[in-house]
Parts: sequence; structure tokens; C-alpha cells
Amino acid sequence: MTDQKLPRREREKLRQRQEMLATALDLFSQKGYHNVSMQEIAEKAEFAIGTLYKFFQNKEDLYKALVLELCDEFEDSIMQAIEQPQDEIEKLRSYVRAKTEVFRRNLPFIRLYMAESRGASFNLKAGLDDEIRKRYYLSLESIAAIFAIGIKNQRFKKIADPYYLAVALSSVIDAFLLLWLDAPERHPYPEDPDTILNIFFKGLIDS
Amino acid sequence: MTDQKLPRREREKLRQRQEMLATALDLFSQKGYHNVSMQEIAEKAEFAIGTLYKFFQNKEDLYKALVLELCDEFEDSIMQAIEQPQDEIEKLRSYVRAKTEVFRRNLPFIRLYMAESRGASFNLKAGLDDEIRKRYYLSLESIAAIFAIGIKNQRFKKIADPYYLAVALSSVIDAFLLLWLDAPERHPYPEDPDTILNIFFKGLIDS
Amino acid sequence: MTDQKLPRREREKLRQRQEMLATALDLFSQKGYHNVSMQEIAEKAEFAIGTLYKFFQNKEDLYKALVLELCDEFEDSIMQAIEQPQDEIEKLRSYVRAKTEVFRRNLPFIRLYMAESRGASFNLKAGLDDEIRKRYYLSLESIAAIFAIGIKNQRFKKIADPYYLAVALSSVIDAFLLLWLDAPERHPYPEDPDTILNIFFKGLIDS
Amino acid sequence: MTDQKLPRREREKLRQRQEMLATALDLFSQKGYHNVSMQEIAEKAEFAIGTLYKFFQNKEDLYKALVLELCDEFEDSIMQAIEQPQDEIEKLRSYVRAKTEVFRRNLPFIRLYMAESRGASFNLKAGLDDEIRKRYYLSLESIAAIFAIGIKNQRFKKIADPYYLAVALSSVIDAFLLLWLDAPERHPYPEDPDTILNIFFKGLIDS
DNA sequence: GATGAATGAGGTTTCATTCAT
DNA sequence: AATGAATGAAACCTCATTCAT
Repeated sequence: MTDQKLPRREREKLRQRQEMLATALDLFSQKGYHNVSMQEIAEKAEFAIGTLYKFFQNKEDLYKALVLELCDEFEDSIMQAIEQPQDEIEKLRSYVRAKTEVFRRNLPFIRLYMAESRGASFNLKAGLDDEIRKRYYLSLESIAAIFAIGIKNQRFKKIADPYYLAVALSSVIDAFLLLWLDAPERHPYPEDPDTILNIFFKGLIDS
Repeated sequence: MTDQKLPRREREKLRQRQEMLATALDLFSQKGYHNVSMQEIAEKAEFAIGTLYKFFQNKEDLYKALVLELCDEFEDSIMQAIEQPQDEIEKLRSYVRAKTEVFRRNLPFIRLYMAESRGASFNLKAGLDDEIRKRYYLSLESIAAIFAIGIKNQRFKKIADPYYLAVALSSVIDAFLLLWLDAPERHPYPEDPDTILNIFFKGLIDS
Repeated sequence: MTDQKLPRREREKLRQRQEMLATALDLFSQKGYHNVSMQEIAEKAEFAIGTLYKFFQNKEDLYKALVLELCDEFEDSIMQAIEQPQDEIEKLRSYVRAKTEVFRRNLPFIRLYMAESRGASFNLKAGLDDEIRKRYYLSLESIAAIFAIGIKNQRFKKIADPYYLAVALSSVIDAFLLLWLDAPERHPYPEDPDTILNIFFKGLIDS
Repeated sequence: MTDQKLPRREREKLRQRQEMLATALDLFSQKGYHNVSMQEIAEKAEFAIGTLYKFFQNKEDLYKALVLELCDEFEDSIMQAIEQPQDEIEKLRSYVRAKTEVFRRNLPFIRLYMAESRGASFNLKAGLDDEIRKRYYLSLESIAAIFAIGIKNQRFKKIADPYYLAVALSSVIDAFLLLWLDAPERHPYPEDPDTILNIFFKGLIDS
């Protein structure tokens, strides 16, 4: 993603910034925002603390940059997956796969993301919450659109509002992933996306 | 709930304790654990700080007491609802209703509960997390049991592992409630439990 | 020492006071003045804290009462010993014996006494120091008087000012006792008073 | 004593450290360990409190550094004096002179030293006491060695165990110095070392 | 531009003392 | 008279942030 066209000086700065963010993510996700000091981040990233403050105005700013940047990456991967030309059922499968993939590639980030997107915010002076929620809602709408089209196409029965279906699917994936993160042996993650999708695709009650 | 038989002095102490916990809950849920000082809690509850420390050994102790006490209440209400003698479908309806009810009665507490039970832990010296997770898993198993019996009774088709179904149902309820909490007008909460349950009860794909 | 003539109520109060002082002595000598709380003293002595404050205006007052009372006892015993009718050499032997005896009977008190009488005061807001030093100087003068009479009687050679001799004898006894207190096996205390006295009685250099 | 070869930055740090220690010594010796706050030390030394904590991990650490550093200086001076090549009598004179000298140069420190080495400990979590006592015992053994050699040389009569003689001499010097410190006019310090030594050198009783 | 020493506000916690019961 | 719950000043210590080098 780092643009090769940038002058060397700029590229170097970007690399440093990434290093700082990576270290911060590592520490924040291990110990929690309030239990990590700027000193600690600077030391672990092998920069002077003053340099850290050249890149980020303050601790909160660093945290916001970190979360937003990763959210972008997160959402981008997922959006890319569902924008492939395929039928609605395959799109949903891709969605489940992409979310799972991203989740597993970013384990350290997940707790932070969940915290922010699910309401248990660290209560930074607002501003971050809103930004993240907006993105979350947008992604829900993308999924809702898939359901809507599937219903219009009569590939899906209209068992519920498409937005509701999107909320349900998204939250069920998150729930499985969180359980698996907590205790992988107790909660093996269903590798086949249909294991999750069937919960929605098949009717519980015989009809 | 406060026992009328207790000596007056004891009743008074209990009342004070409840007041402290209520104030702490209020502040913690508004601003987050680390952004609330003991001083602040004491002042808002109109006690001297020393008095606060007579009731709770330290800040973490206060926090743990708060979360555990409310979790108990939380889980109790829900368990009570599903232990009524009724068929499985009605039990699930009761579960949705009870969870919704409890959630709405304890709005300030929900963020804390979500934080603890869903992974965005405040990284208190562990111990609390574990306790809460254990209870969360137990409640999942109660719901799983309802699905299992329903399947055995052939009232439900076995579209997924009962534990998976429990995870899915629980997380979908939480998701709707959180969205509603975030933005009530944008996300009106489905008052009829079947709105949620139908997502599971009906099959999406025509069969 | 408690006067049997006092009305019962008064006697009872005196007994309580002694109990408080004894408990305080115990705790102070074990943990040091600043590491003992009034709460702790009250609890260990099985009185309410308010009662403690009925007997002593404040913590410092309690401490002063404790030290002064014990100093009195301390000095009284020693004075009594040297006031017996006996020759000067025997008086000095009695002095060594009495000091040793008192010291051993009051081990818990010794550190406090030494602290106060030797200069390493706890720096209570003065007042105590002075009182104790005055008594210490008085006792030195009593010993000096013995040396002076011995010299006048020509039982002692005038190898030094009598007051100096008193200082020397007193400090040497203290030194031996402290070493013995620190490490009894390494520093066995000389049981025979002459072991100490001979350091003064015999000339080191042949004459 | 500060090494001129050190880089400027290092020298500066050492100077600051000395300043902090000097201020702390001043306050501790005037008011006692527990009656001096870190805030107070920082203010008097004209540093921010955070800076104080950069140099010393906590209050106890500062105190230990202070006492141990001065004890070293203390013992070094005395050891140097008695290691000069001279006969035993002259060595003892040097000892008395050196101790007197060191004592007078370090008046503010003496109370602390006495407190720690003579038993009226502030009850810091042990460890310090032990360290100091060990050094005190070592110094006693050096003096005892002088007496032992003098006795072997037949320059001294064996009036007592050499270790006892060392204890006695050491304690007598301390006693005179403390009295002089308390009330200089009342207790003029004997400038000639023989005034003290004669107490040991001459026999009290005619022989 | 990078550095990291210095800052000091603010957090948690203790404990001497008071006073209503 | 005795009690001990309540008080709040003040202690220790951390850490986000600045700024001279």
C-alpha cells in the first residue's frame, strides 16, 4: 500500500509511522489503552518519546489513528470480497470467509475493534466512536443490499427486513469468532461458511 | 430485595453500599473505568472518600463488586424466564423478552457487561473476566439445552449444533439491542420477539 | 504501684490506661511509631478508638506518656540500686547489674529509650526529647558523684573527670546490651559486672 | 571525588543526585524519615517531584541510598586513619581523631546513622539495618585487631577481650560526641584524644 | 529534525481525629 | 460514658506532555 512514488524522505517517515502504530497496537491489545504509557510505546518501538509526539499530537490521537487505520483495512478487505461478481448466496459465503480471514489476520486488533464497534467503548472523548460506528453501519448496509437483491430475485424468502438479516449475520459471525478467540478448543470455529449461513438459510421449523 | 428483618444499622449500611455502587455504575458506564476517580465517585455519591474505602478495599474491588452483582441480577432474571414450564418455542420467546427487558432496565450497565463478556476487557488483573465469561458460557448452555430438547422433540429441525444456535440467538439479540441503544430512531427495536426468532424459525431459502 | 486506696472507678480507669500503654508499647517497639495506627492499638487493646482518645489527647500524647512512664520506671530501678549503703566499687557493680536487669526486663522498650536518650529521636514535636535528656543527664550525675566520692576517698585514681567516667561507663553498658540484643550468640553479654568494670578498673598500660 | 573524566551529561546527573541526597539528608535529620514528604524534598532541592522519582525509585530507595552512601564515606575515612603505619597506641589516637573529625563534618548525618546502627531503626523493610550493622561489626573488628596486636606485643595488658575493648572505645567516643552534639557548652568535647584513651590506658584502681 | 530530561497535575490510598448515637 | 462510622487532609507515585539541546 505504501506508495513507491513518494520521495525517499516521505517513504521513510511512513515506515516509521507504521512501526509506531504496530508497536502501539501490540501493547494496547495486550494491556489495554490505559495501561500502556507513551514512554513504553516509544521504548518498544525504539524511538525517542519526542519523536512519537512529532507523529501523533497526543496519546488519544495515536489511538484514533491506529483504530481508524485498521478499520479501514478491515472494511476494505470485506468490501472487496463482496464486490466480486457472483450470485447473492456466493456473496454471503465470501462475506463470511472474508470476515473470518481478516479477523484471524488481525487478532491483536480485534479486541480494540470490538470494543469500539460494539459499544464497550474506551470512552475516549467521543469522536472516535462516531467515526467507527458510521463505518460499521455502512458495512451493514452493504450486506443488507445483498439480502434485498436476493429477496427481489426470489432467491431468498423475505423472512425479515434485509437490514435485520444483515445485523443478524454480522453479529453471529462476530460471536463465533469471539468465542473461538476466548477458548479455541472449547469453541472450534466452523471452517465451512455454510455452517453459519445454514442457521439462516434453512428453516428451523418444518414447513 | 433488602431484607426487612436486618437490624436498622445493617439495613443502613446496605443502603449506603447500594448508593455507592449505583453512583459508580453511573460514572463508569458514562466515562469508562479509568476515567473515573474514586474522589469523583465519593463526591457524586455524597460520601467522604474514606467512607468509600470502608466499603470497598480499593477501586478494583469496587468495580468487581459492581459488575458481579449486576451480572447476577442480569443472569437471574433471564434464567427465571426460561425455567417457566412452557414449550420450547415459548421458552425462546421468553428468553428474547427477558433479555430485552433486563437490557432496557439496565442500560447504564450494558456497556460494562458487554465490555467484560465480549472481550473488550479493561484488563483488570484478570479474575473478573474469567468469572464473567464462565457465567456467560453457562447461560449459553441453558439456551443450547432448549434447542437440544426442541430438536429431540422434533419441534425443531436440526439445522445446526444446539450450542451454535444458542450462540447465534444470543448474539443477534445483543446486536439488535446495541444498535437500538446507539441510535433508537435509526434502529427501532423489534418489539415482537418473533421478529428476531423468525430469522431462525423460517428458512431463508425455499425448500 | 497502683494505689489500693483509690475508689474502684479510679482503679478501673488506671488499669485500662495501663492496658492501652502496654499494647502501644508492644506495637511501637515492634513496628515503629509511624507504622502503628491508633486503630491498630485500639483493636489490639480491645477498646473502641474513641475510648483511646478519652485517655490520650492524640497519638503523640500517648507516645509521650508511654516513654515517660517507662523512663521513670527505668531510672527509678537504677537509682534505687545505687542508693543502697555500700562502698563505691559495690555501688558501681550494683549500677551495672541494675541497668542490665532493667534492660532485659524491658526489651521491647529499649529501642524506644535508646532512640530518645541517644539522639536518634523520632522527632516528635520536641518537648519529649528535652524531658528525657534531662533525666538522662541527672542519672549521669548520680554516677559521676560515685566516682567523685571514690576519688576523694582515694579508692580511685583520678584518671579522668568523674562526669566523663560516668558517661563512659554508662555508654559501655549500653553498647554491650545493644550488641547482645542485636545478636545474642555473636555478642554474649558479660554476666559478671566486673568484666565491664575491669575495663575501667585496671590500667591498660603497665605502670 | 566526582570523576572529571565523565562526560558532561553524566557529571551533571551526578551533581543533581548529590543535591537531592544532600537536601534529603538535611530534612530527614531535622524532622525524621516519616515527617518528610517527597514533595518537600523535591521543593527544597528545587526539582520537580517527577525528577526525584527519576533518580530514586521510591522514598525508601532514596533513604537507603542516602544512608549507605554516607556510611561508606564514614567508614572509609576511619579505616584510612587506622591503616597508616604506626604503633598501636598511635593507631588508637588516630581512630579517636578520625571518628571525631568525621562526626563533626557530618553532623546532620549522625542522627540517622545512630538511629540505624544503634537500634532505634525506622523499621524500613529490614535489609538496610542488616547492611549497616554488618559494616559496624566489621569496623569493630578492625579496632579489636589493634588491641589484639597491642596485647600480643605486650604494649597493652590483657584487661579484657580485645573485641570488648573495641566495643567500649567505640561507644565511649560516640557517647561523648552525642553529648557534645546535644549541649556543646555543658559537654565540651575533649579535644585531646588521650583524654578519652586514658580512661582505658590508666588503671582506675591503684596497683 | 530528533532527543529524552524535566515537569507537575492528578490518581489511589491511609489514618488521625471527631461526634452523633 | 463508651462507641466506631465518617471524615478529608495529605502522603506516595505515575505519566502525558513540553522544550532546550
